[in-house]
Amino acid sequence: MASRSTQILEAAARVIARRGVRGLRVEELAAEANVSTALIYYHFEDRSGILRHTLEFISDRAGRYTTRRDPDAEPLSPREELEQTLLLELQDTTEVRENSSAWGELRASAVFDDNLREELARATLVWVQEVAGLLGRVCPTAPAAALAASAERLTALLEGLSMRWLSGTLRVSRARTLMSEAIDSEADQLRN
Amino acid sequence: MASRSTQILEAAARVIARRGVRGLRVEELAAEANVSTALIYYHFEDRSGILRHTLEFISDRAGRYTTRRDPDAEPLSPREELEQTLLLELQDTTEVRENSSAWGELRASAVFDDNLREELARATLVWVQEVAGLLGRVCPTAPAAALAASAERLTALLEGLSMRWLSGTLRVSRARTLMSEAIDSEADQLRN
DNA sequence: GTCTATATCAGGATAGAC
DNA sequence: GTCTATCCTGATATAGAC
Repeated sequence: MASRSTQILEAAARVIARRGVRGLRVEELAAEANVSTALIYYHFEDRSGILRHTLEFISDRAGRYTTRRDPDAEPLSPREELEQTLLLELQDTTEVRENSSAWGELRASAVFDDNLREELARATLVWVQEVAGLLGRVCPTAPAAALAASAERLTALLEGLSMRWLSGTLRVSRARTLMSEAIDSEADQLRN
Repeated sequence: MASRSTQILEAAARVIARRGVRGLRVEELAAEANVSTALIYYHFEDRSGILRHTLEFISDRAGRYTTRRDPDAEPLSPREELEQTLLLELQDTTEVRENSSAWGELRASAVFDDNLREELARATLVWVQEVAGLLGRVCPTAPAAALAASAERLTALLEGLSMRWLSGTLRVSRARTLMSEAIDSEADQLRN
Protein backbone atom coordinates (compact mmCIF):
# COMPACT_ATOMS: atom_id res chain seq x y z
CA MET A 1 0.00 0.00 0.00
CA ALA A 2 1.32 3.38 -1.00
CA SER A 3 2.26 5.55 1.95
CA ARG A 4 1.12 9.12 2.17
CA SER A 5 4.53 10.38 1.06
CA THR A 6 4.45 8.14 -1.97
CA GLN A 7 0.96 9.27 -2.81
CA ILE A 8 2.16 12.87 -2.71
CA LEU A 9 5.21 12.09 -4.84
CA GLU A 10 3.09 10.33 -7.46
CA ALA A 11 0.81 13.32 -7.57
CA ALA A 12 3.85 15.59 -7.81
CA ALA A 13 5.09 13.65 -10.83
CA ARG A 14 1.73 14.16 -12.51
CA VAL A 15 1.63 17.86 -11.72
CA ILE A 16 5.20 18.34 -12.93
CA ALA A 17 4.36 16.52 -16.16
CA ARG A 18 1.41 18.85 -16.62
CA ARG A 19 2.87 22.17 -15.49
CA GLY A 20 6.59 21.68 -15.26
CA VAL A 21 8.88 22.14 -12.29
CA ARG A 22 8.45 25.83 -12.82
CA GLY A 23 4.68 25.56 -12.81
CA LEU A 24 4.31 23.37 -9.75
CA ARG A 25 2.07 25.06 -7.18
CA VAL A 26 1.93 23.51 -3.76
CA GLU A 27 -1.79 24.12 -3.66
CA GLU A 28 -2.38 22.34 -6.95
CA LEU A 29 -0.24 19.48 -5.75
CA ALA A 30 -2.32 19.27 -2.60
CA ALA A 31 -5.51 19.07 -4.65
CA GLU A 32 -4.04 16.44 -6.96
CA ALA A 33 -2.97 14.31 -4.00
CA ASN A 34 -6.19 14.94 -2.08
CA VAL A 35 -4.40 16.27 0.96
CA SER A 36 -3.91 19.68 2.50
CA THR A 37 -0.95 21.91 1.78
CA ALA A 38 0.02 21.74 5.44
CA LEU A 39 0.48 17.99 5.17
CA ILE A 40 2.87 18.45 2.30
CA TYR A 41 4.97 20.81 4.37
CA TYR A 42 4.82 18.29 7.19
CA HIS A 43 6.35 15.56 5.01
CA PHE A 44 8.74 17.68 2.93
CA GLU A 45 10.39 20.68 4.50
CA ASP A 46 9.64 23.19 1.74
CA ARG A 47 8.92 23.58 -1.95
CA SER A 48 12.43 22.72 -3.02
CA GLY A 49 12.32 19.65 -0.77
CA ILE A 50 9.26 18.49 -2.66
CA LEU A 51 11.16 18.97 -5.91
CA ARG A 52 14.25 17.10 -4.77
CA HIS A 53 12.28 14.11 -3.55
CA THR A 54 10.08 14.04 -6.62
CA LEU A 55 13.01 14.08 -8.99
CA GLU A 56 14.68 11.25 -7.11
CA PHE A 57 11.39 9.36 -7.25
CA ILE A 58 11.06 9.93 -10.97
CA SER A 59 14.54 8.85 -11.91
CA ASP A 60 14.14 5.63 -9.92
CA ARG A 61 10.83 4.96 -11.59
CA ALA A 62 12.25 5.62 -15.07
CA GLY A 63 14.98 3.07 -14.41
CA ARG A 64 12.32 0.51 -13.59
CA TYR A 65 10.09 0.85 -16.62
CA THR A 66 13.02 0.99 -18.99
CA THR A 67 14.28 -2.44 -18.06
CA ARG A 68 10.97 -4.19 -17.43
CA ARG A 69 10.01 -6.93 -19.90
CA ASP A 70 7.24 -9.41 -20.58
CA PRO A 71 8.43 -12.62 -18.91
CA ASP A 72 6.55 -14.95 -21.33
CA ALA A 73 7.78 -13.45 -24.58
CA GLU A 74 10.69 -15.15 -26.27
CA PRO A 75 13.91 -13.36 -25.48
CA LEU A 76 14.73 -10.41 -27.70
CA SER A 77 17.84 -10.29 -29.81
CA PRO A 78 20.38 -7.77 -28.51
CA ARG A 79 19.58 -5.55 -31.46
CA GLU A 80 15.86 -5.61 -30.71
CA GLU A 81 16.44 -5.08 -27.04
CA LEU A 82 18.55 -2.02 -27.70
CA GLU A 83 16.02 -0.58 -30.10
CA GLN A 84 13.16 -1.27 -27.74
CA THR A 85 14.90 0.24 -24.76
CA LEU A 86 15.55 3.46 -26.60
CA LEU A 87 12.24 3.71 -28.44
CA LEU A 88 10.35 3.09 -25.22
CA GLU A 89 11.06 6.69 -24.34
CA LEU A 90 9.34 7.90 -27.47
CA GLN A 91 5.77 6.75 -26.94
CA ASP A 92 2.75 8.89 -26.47
CA THR A 93 1.47 7.28 -23.30
CA THR A 94 0.73 8.98 -20.02
CA GLU A 95 3.50 7.19 -18.18
CA VAL A 96 6.22 7.96 -20.70
CA ARG A 97 5.09 11.52 -21.26
CA GLU A 98 5.10 12.03 -17.52
CA ASN A 99 8.57 10.62 -17.01
CA SER A 100 10.05 12.29 -20.06
CA SER A 101 8.74 15.72 -19.35
CA ALA A 102 9.77 15.45 -15.73
CA TRP A 103 13.19 14.30 -16.84
CA GLY A 104 13.49 17.20 -19.26
CA GLU A 105 12.46 19.56 -16.52
CA LEU A 106 15.01 18.07 -14.20
CA ARG A 107 17.75 18.50 -16.77
CA ALA A 108 16.71 22.07 -17.53
CA SER A 109 16.43 23.01 -13.88
CA ALA A 110 19.85 21.61 -13.14
CA VAL A 111 21.37 24.29 -15.35
CA PHE A 112 20.48 26.82 -12.65
CA ASP A 113 20.34 24.68 -9.55
CA ASP A 114 23.52 23.03 -8.31
CA ASN A 115 21.61 20.83 -5.87
CA LEU A 116 20.18 18.86 -8.75
CA ARG A 117 23.38 18.28 -10.66
CA GLU A 118 24.77 15.40 -8.71
CA GLU A 119 21.60 13.34 -8.86
CA LEU A 120 21.29 14.13 -12.54
CA ALA A 121 24.86 13.11 -13.33
CA ARG A 122 24.39 9.87 -11.45
CA ALA A 123 21.19 8.99 -13.27
CA THR A 124 22.66 9.91 -16.65
CA LEU A 125 25.70 7.76 -16.06
CA VAL A 126 23.60 4.73 -15.18
CA TRP A 127 21.51 5.27 -18.28
CA VAL A 128 24.50 5.71 -20.61
CA GLN A 129 26.17 2.62 -19.20
CA GLU A 130 23.06 0.55 -19.66
CA VAL A 131 22.91 1.55 -23.32
CA ALA A 132 26.64 0.95 -23.74
CA GLY A 133 26.10 -2.54 -22.35
CA LEU A 134 23.34 -3.25 -24.82
CA LEU A 135 25.48 -1.95 -27.68
CA GLY A 136 28.26 -4.23 -26.52
CA ARG A 137 26.00 -7.22 -26.96
CA VAL A 138 25.06 -6.06 -30.45
CA CYS A 139 28.69 -5.51 -31.48
CA PRO A 140 30.84 -7.65 -29.19
CA THR A 141 34.06 -6.77 -30.99
CA ALA A 142 33.78 -3.03 -30.60
CA PRO A 143 36.20 -1.38 -28.15
CA ALA A 144 34.77 -0.04 -24.91
CA ALA A 145 35.58 3.58 -25.72
CA ALA A 146 33.64 3.41 -28.97
CA LEU A 147 30.68 1.82 -27.19
CA ALA A 148 30.70 4.59 -24.61
CA ALA A 149 30.79 7.28 -27.28
CA SER A 150 27.92 5.71 -29.20
CA ALA A 151 25.87 5.35 -26.05
CA GLU A 152 26.47 8.98 -25.14
CA ARG A 153 25.41 10.11 -28.59
CA LEU A 154 22.32 7.93 -28.71
CA THR A 155 21.08 8.96 -25.28
CA ALA A 156 21.82 12.63 -25.92
CA LEU A 157 20.00 12.39 -29.24
CA LEU A 158 17.09 10.74 -27.48
CA GLU A 159 16.90 13.60 -25.01
CA GLY A 160 17.04 16.11 -27.84
CA LEU A 161 14.30 14.36 -29.79
CA SER A 162 12.17 13.98 -26.67
CA MET A 163 12.34 17.67 -25.99
CA ARG A 164 11.32 18.45 -29.55
CA TRP A 165 8.45 16.04 -29.30
CA LEU A 166 7.26 17.36 -25.95
CA SER A 167 7.59 20.96 -27.03
CA GLY A 168 5.45 20.27 -30.09
CA THR A 169 8.17 20.69 -32.70
CA LEU A 170 8.29 17.05 -33.80
CA ARG A 171 5.76 14.23 -34.05
CA VAL A 172 6.48 11.08 -32.05
CA SER A 173 6.39 8.95 -35.18
CA ARG A 174 9.02 11.13 -36.81
CA ALA A 175 11.14 11.08 -33.67
CA ARG A 176 10.98 7.29 -33.64
CA THR A 177 12.06 7.07 -37.26
CA LEU A 178 15.00 9.39 -36.70
CA MET A 179 15.97 7.48 -33.59
CA SER A 180 15.98 4.04 -35.19
CA GLU A 181 18.01 5.27 -38.12
CA ALA A 182 20.55 6.64 -35.67
CA ILE A 183 20.69 3.30 -33.87
CA ASP A 184 21.33 1.49 -37.15
CA SER A 185 23.97 3.96 -38.09
CA GLU A 186 25.82 3.73 -34.77
CA ALA A 187 25.66 -0.06 -34.87
CA ASP A 188 27.05 -0.15 -38.42
CA GLN A 189 29.81 2.21 -37.42
CA LEU A 190 30.75 0.01 -34.47
CA ARG A 191 30.97 -3.09 -36.67
CA ASN A 192 33.81 -1.61 -38.75
CA MET B 1 22.63 52.17 -32.14
CA ALA B 2 20.69 49.84 -29.94
CA SER B 3 17.11 50.91 -29.31
CA ARG B 4 15.59 50.72 -25.88
CA SER B 5 13.71 47.54 -26.80
CA THR B 6 16.91 45.92 -27.95
CA GLN B 7 18.68 46.97 -24.80
CA ILE B 8 15.94 45.32 -22.77
CA LEU B 9 16.04 42.17 -24.86
CA GLU B 10 19.80 41.89 -24.50
CA ALA B 11 19.40 42.22 -20.77
CA ALA B 12 16.63 39.63 -20.83
CA ALA B 13 18.89 37.15 -22.58
CA ARG B 14 21.51 37.69 -19.88
CA VAL B 15 19.03 37.30 -17.06
CA ILE B 16 17.50 34.17 -18.58
CA ALA B 17 20.93 32.69 -19.07
CA ARG B 18 21.69 33.39 -15.41
CA ARG B 19 18.39 32.52 -13.73
CA GLY B 20 16.34 30.64 -16.25
CA VAL B 21 12.95 31.53 -17.62
CA ARG B 22 11.22 30.80 -14.35
CA GLY B 23 13.82 32.76 -12.47
CA LEU B 24 13.33 35.84 -14.58
CA ARG B 25 11.99 38.65 -12.38
CA VAL B 26 10.77 41.70 -14.17
CA GLU B 27 12.39 43.79 -11.48
CA GLU B 28 15.76 42.11 -11.93
CA LEU B 29 15.42 42.54 -15.67
CA ALA B 30 14.74 46.23 -15.16
CA ALA B 31 17.86 46.58 -13.02
CA GLU B 32 19.97 44.68 -15.55
CA ALA B 33 18.71 46.90 -18.37
CA ASN B 34 18.95 50.09 -16.29
CA VAL B 35 15.33 50.98 -16.88
CA SER B 36 12.17 50.95 -14.78
CA THR B 37 9.74 48.05 -14.69
CA ALA B 38 7.05 50.33 -16.09
CA LEU B 39 9.08 50.86 -19.24
CA ILE B 40 9.31 47.15 -19.79
CA TYR B 41 5.54 46.87 -19.59
CA TYR B 42 5.30 49.79 -21.97
CA HIS B 43 7.35 48.00 -24.63
CA PHE B 44 6.12 44.44 -24.04
CA GLU B 45 2.57 43.83 -22.97
CA ASP B 46 3.30 41.45 -20.11
CA ARG B 47 5.78 38.95 -18.75
CA SER B 48 5.02 36.34 -21.38
CA GLY B 49 5.38 38.99 -24.06
CA ILE B 50 8.89 39.61 -22.80
CA LEU B 51 9.58 35.91 -23.10
CA ARG B 52 8.22 35.64 -26.62
CA HIS B 53 10.22 38.57 -27.90
CA THR B 54 13.35 37.38 -26.18
CA LEU B 55 13.03 33.99 -27.84
CA GLU B 56 12.72 35.66 -31.22
CA PHE B 57 15.67 37.91 -30.42
CA ILE B 58 17.82 35.00 -29.35
CA SER B 59 17.10 32.89 -32.37
CA ASP B 60 17.87 35.77 -34.71
CA ARG B 61 21.09 36.47 -32.87
CA ALA B 62 22.08 32.80 -32.96
CA GLY B 63 21.45 32.87 -36.69
CA ARG B 64 23.82 35.79 -37.03
CA TYR B 65 26.74 34.50 -35.06
CA THR B 66 26.36 31.13 -36.64
CA THR B 67 26.90 32.41 -40.15
CA ARG B 68 29.40 35.15 -39.46
CA ARG B 69 32.87 34.62 -40.87
CA ASP B 70 36.26 36.30 -41.11
CA PRO B 71 36.14 38.12 -44.48
CA ASP B 72 39.89 37.77 -45.14
CA ALA B 73 40.16 34.06 -44.50
CA GLU B 74 40.09 31.79 -47.50
CA PRO B 75 36.63 30.31 -48.02
CA LEU B 76 35.86 27.19 -46.04
CA SER B 77 35.11 23.90 -47.72
CA PRO B 78 31.47 22.83 -47.32
CA ARG B 79 32.59 20.15 -44.90
CA GLU B 80 34.48 22.65 -42.74
CA GLU B 81 31.66 25.11 -42.88
CA LEU B 82 29.19 22.50 -41.67
CA GLU B 83 31.45 21.41 -38.86
CA GLN B 84 32.16 24.95 -37.81
CA THR B 85 28.51 25.93 -37.85
CA LEU B 86 27.56 23.11 -35.55
CA LEU B 87 30.58 23.24 -33.26
CA LEU B 88 30.16 26.97 -32.79
CA GLU B 89 27.32 26.14 -30.42
CA LEU B 90 29.63 24.14 -28.22
CA GLN B 91 32.07 26.75 -27.02
CA ASP B 92 32.55 28.00 -23.52
CA THR B 93 32.22 31.69 -24.24
CA THR B 94 29.79 34.10 -22.64
CA GLU B 95 27.90 34.69 -25.85
CA VAL B 96 27.40 31.04 -26.72
CA ARG B 97 26.62 30.02 -23.16
CA GLU B 98 24.06 32.77 -22.99
CA ASN B 99 22.36 31.84 -26.22
CA SER B 100 22.45 28.14 -25.54
CA SER B 101 21.09 28.28 -22.05
CA ALA B 102 18.40 30.73 -23.01
CA TRP B 103 17.53 28.52 -25.96
CA GLY B 104 17.37 25.44 -23.76
CA GLU B 105 15.20 27.26 -21.26
CA LEU B 106 12.81 28.40 -23.88
CA ARG B 107 12.57 24.94 -25.38
CA ALA B 108 11.88 23.51 -21.94
CA SER B 109 9.33 26.20 -21.17
CA ALA B 110 7.53 25.61 -24.45
CA VAL B 111 6.59 22.16 -23.21
CA PHE B 112 4.16 23.86 -20.85
CA ASP B 113 3.53 27.17 -22.58
CA ASP B 114 1.65 27.14 -25.85
CA ASN B 115 2.53 30.77 -26.58
CA LEU B 116 6.14 29.84 -27.12
CA ARG B 117 5.56 26.88 -29.40
CA GLU B 118 4.96 28.62 -32.68
CA GLU B 119 8.03 30.80 -32.52
CA LEU B 120 10.08 27.85 -31.37
CA ALA B 121 8.91 25.69 -34.25
CA ARG B 122 9.70 28.44 -36.73
CA ALA B 123 13.19 28.98 -35.35
CA THR B 124 13.89 25.26 -35.27
CA LEU B 125 12.78 24.86 -38.86
CA VAL B 126 15.07 27.64 -40.06
CA TRP B 127 17.96 26.08 -38.19
CA VAL B 128 17.29 22.57 -39.51
CA GLN B 129 17.00 23.86 -43.05
CA GLU B 130 20.24 25.76 -42.79
CA VAL B 131 22.03 22.60 -41.69
CA ALA B 132 20.30 20.55 -44.40
CA GLY B 133 21.56 23.10 -46.93
CA LEU B 134 25.12 22.77 -45.69
CA LEU B 135 24.87 18.99 -45.77
CA GLY B 136 23.61 19.24 -49.33
CA ARG B 137 26.77 21.03 -50.32
CA VAL B 138 28.88 18.34 -48.66
CA CYS B 139 26.98 15.51 -50.34
CA PRO B 140 25.38 16.94 -53.48
CA THR B 141 24.03 13.59 -54.62
CA ALA B 142 22.05 12.82 -51.47
CA PRO B 143 18.24 12.99 -51.78
CA ALA B 144 16.50 15.85 -50.01
CA ALA B 145 14.64 13.61 -47.57
CA ALA B 146 17.88 12.06 -46.37
CA LEU B 147 19.46 15.49 -45.94
CA ALA B 148 16.48 16.62 -43.91
CA ALA B 149 16.64 13.57 -41.65
CA SER B 150 20.37 14.01 -41.06
CA ALA B 151 19.91 17.68 -40.30
CA GLU B 152 17.15 16.92 -37.82
CA ARG B 153 19.31 14.34 -36.08
CA LEU B 154 22.38 16.53 -35.95
CA THR B 155 20.55 19.56 -34.59
CA ALA B 156 18.61 17.47 -32.06
CA LEU B 157 21.86 15.84 -30.97
CA LEU B 158 23.43 19.25 -30.63
CA GLU B 159 20.58 20.38 -28.37
CA GLY B 160 20.93 17.24 -26.30
CA LEU B 161 24.68 17.66 -25.92
CA SER B 162 24.30 21.36 -25.12
CA MET B 163 21.90 20.57 -22.32
CA ARG B 164 24.29 18.02 -20.88
CA TRP B 165 27.10 20.48 -21.09
CA LEU B 166 25.14 23.32 -19.51
CA SER B 167 23.77 21.09 -16.78
CA GLY B 168 27.27 19.99 -15.87
CA THR B 169 26.97 16.38 -17.01
CA LEU B 170 29.43 16.65 -19.91
CA ARG B 171 32.54 18.66 -20.63
CA VAL B 172 32.52 20.92 -23.71
CA SER B 173 35.53 19.17 -25.16
CA ARG B 174 33.78 15.81 -24.91
CA ALA B 175 30.62 17.26 -26.41
CA ARG B 176 32.64 18.59 -29.34
CA THR B 177 34.26 15.24 -29.96
CA LEU B 178 30.93 13.43 -29.91
CA MET B 179 29.44 16.03 -32.20
CA SER B 180 32.16 15.88 -34.85
CA GLU B 181 32.05 12.12 -34.92
CA ALA B 182 28.31 12.33 -35.51
CA ILE B 183 28.83 14.78 -38.36
CA ASP B 184 31.35 12.45 -39.99
CA SER B 185 29.03 9.54 -39.57
CA GLU B 186 26.01 11.32 -41.06
CA ALA B 187 28.11 12.56 -43.96
CA ASP B 188 29.44 9.06 -44.68
CA GLN B 189 25.94 7.68 -44.52
CA LEU B 190 24.71 10.25 -47.03
CA ARG B 191 27.47 9.45 -49.46
CA ASN B 192 26.27 5.83 -49.90
C1' DG C 1 -0.65 12.81 10.93
C1' DT C 2 -3.92 15.61 9.11
C1' DC C 3 -6.93 19.50 8.70
C1' DT C 4 -8.78 24.67 8.53
C1' DA C 5 -7.61 29.07 8.61
C1' DT C 6 -4.55 32.67 7.98
C1' DA C 7 -0.13 35.34 8.06
C1' DT C 8 3.19 36.97 4.98
C1' DC C 9 5.32 38.55 1.14
C1' DA C 10 7.27 38.43 -3.47
C1' DG C 11 6.58 39.97 -7.66
C1' DG C 12 3.50 41.16 -11.74
C1' DA C 13 1.11 44.91 -13.17
C1' DT C 14 -0.80 49.84 -13.36
C1' DA C 15 -1.76 54.98 -12.40
C1' DG C 16 -0.28 59.21 -13.19
C1' DA C 17 3.41 62.74 -13.38
C1' DC C 18 6.92 64.49 -16.38
C1' DG D 1 9.07 57.28 -23.73
C1' DT D 2 10.34 57.04 -19.19
C1' DC D 3 10.02 57.38 -14.24
C1' DT D 4 8.22 56.94 -9.14
C1' DA D 5 5.09 55.11 -6.33
C1' DT D 6 1.86 51.82 -5.28
C1' DC D 7 -1.68 48.39 -5.73
C1' DC D 8 -3.03 43.66 -5.26
C1' DT D 9 -3.04 38.90 -6.60
C1' DG D 10 -1.39 34.61 -6.05
C1' DA D 11 1.68 31.52 -3.83
C1' DT D 12 4.64 29.90 0.10
C1' DA D 13 4.54 28.80 4.54
C1' DT D 14 2.84 28.45 9.54
C1' DA D 15 -0.35 28.32 13.79
C1' DG D 16 -3.16 25.73 16.21
C1' DA D 17 -7.17 22.55 16.63
C1' DC D 18 -8.35 17.71 16.25
